Amino acid sequence: MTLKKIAQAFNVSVSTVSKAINDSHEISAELKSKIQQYAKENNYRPNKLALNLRQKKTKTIGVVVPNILNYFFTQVFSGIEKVANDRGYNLLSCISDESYEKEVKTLGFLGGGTVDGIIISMAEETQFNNKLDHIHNLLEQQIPMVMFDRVSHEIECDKVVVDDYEAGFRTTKYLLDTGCASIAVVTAIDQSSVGILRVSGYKKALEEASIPYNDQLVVRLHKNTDLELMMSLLLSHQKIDGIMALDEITAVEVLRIVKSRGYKVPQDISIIGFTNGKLSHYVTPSLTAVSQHGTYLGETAANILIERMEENTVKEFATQTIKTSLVVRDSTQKI
Amino acid sequence: MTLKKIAQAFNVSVSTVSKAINDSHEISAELKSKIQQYAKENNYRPNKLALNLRQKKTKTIGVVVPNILNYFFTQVFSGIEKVANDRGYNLLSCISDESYEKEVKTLGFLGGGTVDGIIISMAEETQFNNKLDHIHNLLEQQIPMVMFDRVSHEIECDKVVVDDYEAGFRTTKYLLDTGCASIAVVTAIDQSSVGILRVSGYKKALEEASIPYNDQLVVRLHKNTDLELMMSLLLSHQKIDGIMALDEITAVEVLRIVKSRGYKVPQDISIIGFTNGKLSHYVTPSLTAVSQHGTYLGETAANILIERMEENTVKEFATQTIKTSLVVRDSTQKI
DNA sequence: TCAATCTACGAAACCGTTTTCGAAAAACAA
DNA sequence: TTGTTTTTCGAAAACGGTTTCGTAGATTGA
Repeated sequence: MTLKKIAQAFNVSVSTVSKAINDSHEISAELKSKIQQYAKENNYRPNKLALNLRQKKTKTIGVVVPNILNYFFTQVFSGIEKVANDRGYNLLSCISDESYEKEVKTLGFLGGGTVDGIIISMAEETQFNNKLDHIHNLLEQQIPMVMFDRVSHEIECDKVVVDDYEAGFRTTKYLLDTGCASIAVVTAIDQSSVGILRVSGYKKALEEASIPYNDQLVVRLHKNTDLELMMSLLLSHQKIDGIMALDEITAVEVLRIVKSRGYKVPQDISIIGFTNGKLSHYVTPSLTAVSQHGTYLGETAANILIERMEENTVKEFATQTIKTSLVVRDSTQKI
Repeated sequence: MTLKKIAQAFNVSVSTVSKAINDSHEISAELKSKIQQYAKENNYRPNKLALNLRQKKTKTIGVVVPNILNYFFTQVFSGIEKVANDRGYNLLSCISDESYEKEVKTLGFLGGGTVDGIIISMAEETQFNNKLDHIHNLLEQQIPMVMFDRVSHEIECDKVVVDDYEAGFRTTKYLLDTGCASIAVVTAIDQSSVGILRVSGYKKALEEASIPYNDQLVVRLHKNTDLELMMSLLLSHQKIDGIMALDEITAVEVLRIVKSRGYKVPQDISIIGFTNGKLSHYVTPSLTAVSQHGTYLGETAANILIERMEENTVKEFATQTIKTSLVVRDSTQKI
C-alpha cells in the first residue's frame, strides 16, 4: 500500500491522497472520508524511510554501550528508554562489547542520518588506546552526542558522569571509619577512566589518613586472569581488613572467595562493591555498595540529548555529574 | 556533504559522482580518484535513509522484549545481537514493559519499512487479554517475524520456544526424586503462556507420582502483592518441603524469606528457580536452577529470522523448541 | 453583470541515493 | 576514410512521501 496505489484506485493524484490522509482542509469532506476509509481498510502505513528522508529526521536515538550484561549499563539503558519513549523518540541500540573495532563499526553505521542523536559510553579498549578518530568523525557530521560514564575530555560534547573520584574517596573513608586499616582494591576496569578515578579517590583517602599507599594492595584483573589465585596471593602476603571492588561481579566474586577461605565478613574483612544491583542485595551477607543511580543517569543523558537536538540556539557543552550514594548493608562493620 | 555538493564542486553530474564513489568502471581513473579523495577529505557518508528507501531494505532487525532488567531477556538480547552483528544486521530495540498499549505503539513504529524483520516476545498483558490485532496487522504488511518464549499459537509465524511443560515436569520430578513430598509453586507470571505451561508440567509430575494436586500450593503473584505475606500464609497452613519458583527474582526472594523464617535450605525445604542467572549462582545457598539457554535461544531466533528475510522461496513456518537443563546446586538435596 | 474570492484538486519540486539508458567523443579496425 | 566499438559522462526515473504553487470552476459581493 502506497499513496500511489490509493491514488490509482480513486483516479486522483498522489498529492490529493496525501492531503486527504493528513486531513487537509483542501480536500472535500466527501472525498476525504472515502480515501481515509479505503486507507484504513487496506491498513495503509506511511513509509517511515520516505518520511524521514523528507523531513531530515528520524526521531531515533542511537545508544552505544560496552556491555549489556552489566547491570549498571542495563539500568542506564532502561533510564534512557523511559525518557526517550516519553518524549517520542525510539532507540537504536548497539553493543560495542568493549571492543574498539566494533565501536568504530557501530559509529560508522549510526552516522549518515540513521539517527538524530547519539548516547555513548566508550569501550574500555577505546579508552585505553585513546583512539578517538571515529568519534571526532561523527561530531563533524554535526550530530548531537552525549557521552556518559566512560568519557574522554578530548571530545567536545555534553557529558554525564558519575563522581567516581569522590566515590572512591568516600568509600575508602567509610571503610577507614569503620575501623579498617589495611584496605585493598580489586579492579577489573583499571584501563577505563572510571576505574582510574576511583583508585585516585582511594589514594587521596589514604593520604588524608596518613596511610602510605601500597601498590601491592591494588589487584588488577584482566581477561583470563585468575581471580582466585590473585586473591590467594593478596591474602597470604598482606594483612587485609577491607576490600573495595570496582564492579558488582568482582565484588561478589571477592566475597565468595574470601568466605571460602574462612574469613568472616565483615568481622575479619569488610567488602564494598560498586554498582548497587540485585546481586549486592541478595548475596549473603548482603553487600554494602556504591549506587551510581544508573537509571537516573540514563534519564539525565536522554533529556540532555533531546534538549540539544530540539533546540536551535547553540548552547555551550556541559558536563553533569551524578552524585553517588553508599548503600550500607551487612558486608561492612557498623560505625 | 551530499552527492550534489560534490557534483557542484567538480562541475559534473550527480550520477557521475555516485559512480565515482562506488568505483564504477564507467568513470575515468583520473576523475574517480579526484572525486574519491575529495569525498574522503570532506568525510562524505552516504545518507542511509536515501539508500534504504532506494533499496527497500534497512538491514535492521526490530527486537521487542517485555523487560530488559530480567536476566533471561538480557541474555536472549545478547544472543540476538551477536548473530545479527555477525550477519551484517543492526538492532532496533524496544521494551514493551509488559504493557499491551506500549506494545501496540512499538509495533506501529516498527511497521512501515523501519525494519526488515522483527523478533518479539509478547507482553504479559497482551497474552492475558489475547488481543492480537496489532500483531496481525504487522504480518499483513508481509514483514518477517519470529516470536520467542511468550508466543501465541494463533499467530502464524516462526517461533522459538522453551520447553516449559517439560521443564516444569522434570523440575517437579527432580524435587520428588530428592525426597520432597509436598511441593509448592510460586509464580509471578501466571498469566503468560510460559507460566501456565510450567504449572501444567508440575501437575503432570504430581499425577504420575499419584500425589493429588492442591491449588493452595500454587502461589500467584501480581503487581503489588506482598510475597512475604503470601509465603507466610503458605508456610503456616501447609507442610512444604519443596518450592519451584518460576523466575529468578522470585526464587531468590523465596529463598530469602524461607531462610529468614528459620527453615534450613535444602534440609527443610528445597528450592528450584527458573532462569540460570548470576543471582542463582552467587546466592547462599546457591540455587539449583532451570537454564533456558537464553543466549542460544536468541541466536537461534536471529538466525531463523535472517534466513527468512534473505530467502526468496516460501517455506512453511516452523516452531523450534529449546531444551532446558537443570543446573544442580546447593538449594536441593542430593539424590 | 463583472470582478473578486473560495473551493478543490493537480503538477511539480524536493529529500539523497542508485541505476538504466542514451549519446558524444575518442579509439580502433578495415 | 569510414564504420564499429569503447570510453566516459549526463539525463532521467525511481524509491514514497510532503508541500508549495497554480488554476479551473464555483461562489460571493456590489
